[in-house]
Amino acid sequence: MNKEYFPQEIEKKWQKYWEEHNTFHTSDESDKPKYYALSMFPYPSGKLHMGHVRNYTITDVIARFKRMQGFNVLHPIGWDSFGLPAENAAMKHGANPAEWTDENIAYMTKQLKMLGLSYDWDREVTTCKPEYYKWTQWLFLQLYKKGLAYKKEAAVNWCDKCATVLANEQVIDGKCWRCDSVVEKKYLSQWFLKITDYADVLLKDLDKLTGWGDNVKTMQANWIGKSEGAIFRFKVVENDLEIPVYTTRPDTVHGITYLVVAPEYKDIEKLTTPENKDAVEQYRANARKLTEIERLSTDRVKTGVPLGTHAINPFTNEKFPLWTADYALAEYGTGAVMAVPTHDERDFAFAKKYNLPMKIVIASEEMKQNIKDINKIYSADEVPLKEAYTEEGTLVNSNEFDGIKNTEAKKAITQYSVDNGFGEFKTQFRLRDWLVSRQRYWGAPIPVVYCDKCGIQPVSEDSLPVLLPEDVDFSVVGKSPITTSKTFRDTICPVCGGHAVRETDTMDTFMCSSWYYLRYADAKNSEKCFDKELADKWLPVDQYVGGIEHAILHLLYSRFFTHALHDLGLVGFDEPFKNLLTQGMVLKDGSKMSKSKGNTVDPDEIFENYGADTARTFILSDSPPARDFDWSDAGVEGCYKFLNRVWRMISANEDKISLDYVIPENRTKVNDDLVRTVHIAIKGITNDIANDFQFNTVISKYRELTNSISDWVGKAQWNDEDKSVFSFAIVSLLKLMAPVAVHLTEEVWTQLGAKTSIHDEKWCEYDENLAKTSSITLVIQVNGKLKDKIEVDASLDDEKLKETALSSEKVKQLVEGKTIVKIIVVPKKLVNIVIK
RNA sequence: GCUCCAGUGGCGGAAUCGGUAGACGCGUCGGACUUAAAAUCCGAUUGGGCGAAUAACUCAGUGCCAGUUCAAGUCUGGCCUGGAGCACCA
Repeated sequence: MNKEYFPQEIEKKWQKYWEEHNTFHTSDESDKPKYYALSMFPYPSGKLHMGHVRNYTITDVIARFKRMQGFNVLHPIGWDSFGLPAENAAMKHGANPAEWTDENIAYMTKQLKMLGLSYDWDREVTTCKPEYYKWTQWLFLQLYKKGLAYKKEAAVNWCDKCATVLANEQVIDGKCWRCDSVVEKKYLSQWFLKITDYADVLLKDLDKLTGWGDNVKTMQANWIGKSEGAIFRFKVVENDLEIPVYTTRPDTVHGITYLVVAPEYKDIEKLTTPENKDAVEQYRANARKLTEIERLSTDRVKTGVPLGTHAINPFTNEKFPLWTADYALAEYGTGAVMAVPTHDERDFAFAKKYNLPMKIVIASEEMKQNIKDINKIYSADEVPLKEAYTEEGTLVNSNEFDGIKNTEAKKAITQYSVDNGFGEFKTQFRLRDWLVSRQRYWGAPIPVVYCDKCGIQPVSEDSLPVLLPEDVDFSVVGKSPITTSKTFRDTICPVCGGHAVRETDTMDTFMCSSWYYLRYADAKNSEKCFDKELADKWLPVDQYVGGIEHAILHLLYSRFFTHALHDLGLVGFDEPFKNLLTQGMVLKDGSKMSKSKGNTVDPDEIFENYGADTARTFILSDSPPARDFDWSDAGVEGCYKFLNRVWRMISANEDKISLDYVIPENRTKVNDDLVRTVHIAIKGITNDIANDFQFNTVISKYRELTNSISDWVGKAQWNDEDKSVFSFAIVSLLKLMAPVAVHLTEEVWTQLGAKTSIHDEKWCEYDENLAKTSSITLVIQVNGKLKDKIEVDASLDDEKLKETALSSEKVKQLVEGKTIVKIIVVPKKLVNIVIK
């Protein structure tokens, strides 16, 4: 064995060996229980960054640990390779995005291998390859057949810079998730997936996901945004239209003094009188011009214009005016809001501004005493309220509902509307359907055609994939490059054989990533999307690891897909990810690593200077996986030193180690202590991994064990007993470190004479009786304060501990002249003497 | 405004059940080895008080204020600060 540790040499050697021997191939056939460990697959952006290193190291250590524990582990990798950066790079260089993508994949593959990750490369998937996107298209058709994919004209989010529409989930604070430019609203005919059909079950089943963090679950719950309320229909006075309104406050219905429809409301023109037409048109035009950010700003002054028409409140037969205002949103509820200014902050502000009347219908006891004319309809100037009253109270001014508590009135009033045929109970979700078409080239083409005669027709399944054309001009501006192809557009109708044109929009890349974890179960299947039996065998994913930034996007879409595929009979389970670990960000000097800030650390440099084992050890060492991780050069150095220490400790004593040692039953105290220390370490490390993968404490326990062994070496006589005990300690240390320092342990293991890989070894077992020290430090407290510590034999019973405590000189001094009220003994730990 | 998470030395962080607060590491300081440096090894390192002392003793201490308990970083209630998510959602 070499005296010094040369990671670069041994890492290359073993990477080559593992690859040649296909060491990490996963068989579908095995008697062992299955375990599916998965990292979120990367976008091939060019180079790995430290976030990748952290993500893949965590999952790799989990996979290796489970393998040693006797599981048949599936640990695959692939590429989320469709998307805009490739297309933008292609535009810049005039090349096809496929080339740029392939180059990046090749480079990043090399890097992943340098990190020593135990992937089964035979299952690699690449979403931009026809053999993959064929099945993305096929799945789209299955959803289409089920009525879950549909096309509609709608106001959609448009990013001008990316020249495409975006899903709601991709708009962050009114800006594009990718390029940060302000998103506009456009009216376009687009493809949607009906995720709203699954809103209820996606919310409800969050409860089943006990292996997910609350942060992600509440984020999803908020996004789905369930609320319970009622729909009331109001008859229009001037014509025979009806306006349905969704409200969560049916209890306030007697207080309506006006009604607002969104500027985009479908019947708005019919609701506008000729005299008001110009003003309304102008208001609508203005509203269209506003950006999402301006419009959604809560501090914006509310504006609106009257339509000139009126509606009737069926509860009171009162007539009230109709307005349009952009604080009503076309996409939520029915696009119309019943306004009760006294009990809603927004309505209050609006009514104040336009001097609309107000009527109090919910009152607290205090209000009832202090407001004399509570039944009056007030003008906005006179109303005896400084702000809307949104607390609980009892109903006033509400006919037969007067005196009922408002919380109870909600149900009673809605029931009344049901009985009289002008309302119903309604559950409303904030979640909108998922817009999946993109006006871009580098994505899976949506497999439908538009026939001159038959209209929208799905492409027949046996003609899939619809291949991306290659005769395209990437230099075009303002339209999708795909539309420049001379061969793509014109085709024949699968129904009538007549002329048809292809859909030129491609799918959102999130569709590709919504099912890739299923494809790994059967990655090479050219006949099917995946075999159901194999999918049911491997899925759900036992441990999914990835960034929190996908809390809603990818994780919600994937859950939707799995539920839909389950209903289609394609899989036998409905939730894809049993346990989810959302890893924190990798920071440098307290802020996120980014090229613009210039605080990035290049993984290649770390591999080169210290080796992958150091990188792996360090990225796990300083913070628990879920927390942010602050990169420090000194920390890397420290881990490198530690690995060197381990190496030297073994290489210097190589001749004393034998792989078939026998630990003697009767051993010296010093040797017994070392044996116990090893068992304690095994127990601690095994538990730390089981308990939310606390790798930071795992690494510190490696160090503690190494320190203990090193101290022991200083005292060793090197007789046969010493050699056995030392061998046991070193072999255990190597196995415990094998999932993390994958190359170093393998090298040392074979240098010590092993014929098989350490990664095929069984995980260390511990003996509960030995996983504790032979003596303990008895803590002695007086009135709960630490007063003394005495080293005692661990076998002493409570009575003996009490005696020992009372015999302490310090205790004797303190107790003198006082009464002992009681003595509490915590077995094998502590004695607390309470005195007065 | 609503929801979730977090707050412990100079720093990252540790502490199954409530039971020695600060494991392990980084940094710093001191020492050994060396002609010297690097590397390596050994020791110290929460703050205050009293000490010549790196001895002994003592007080305080896990964001703040209360509470429960023999005992609180840990449990309960109320705040404060930071981060994240949602938000004119009727």
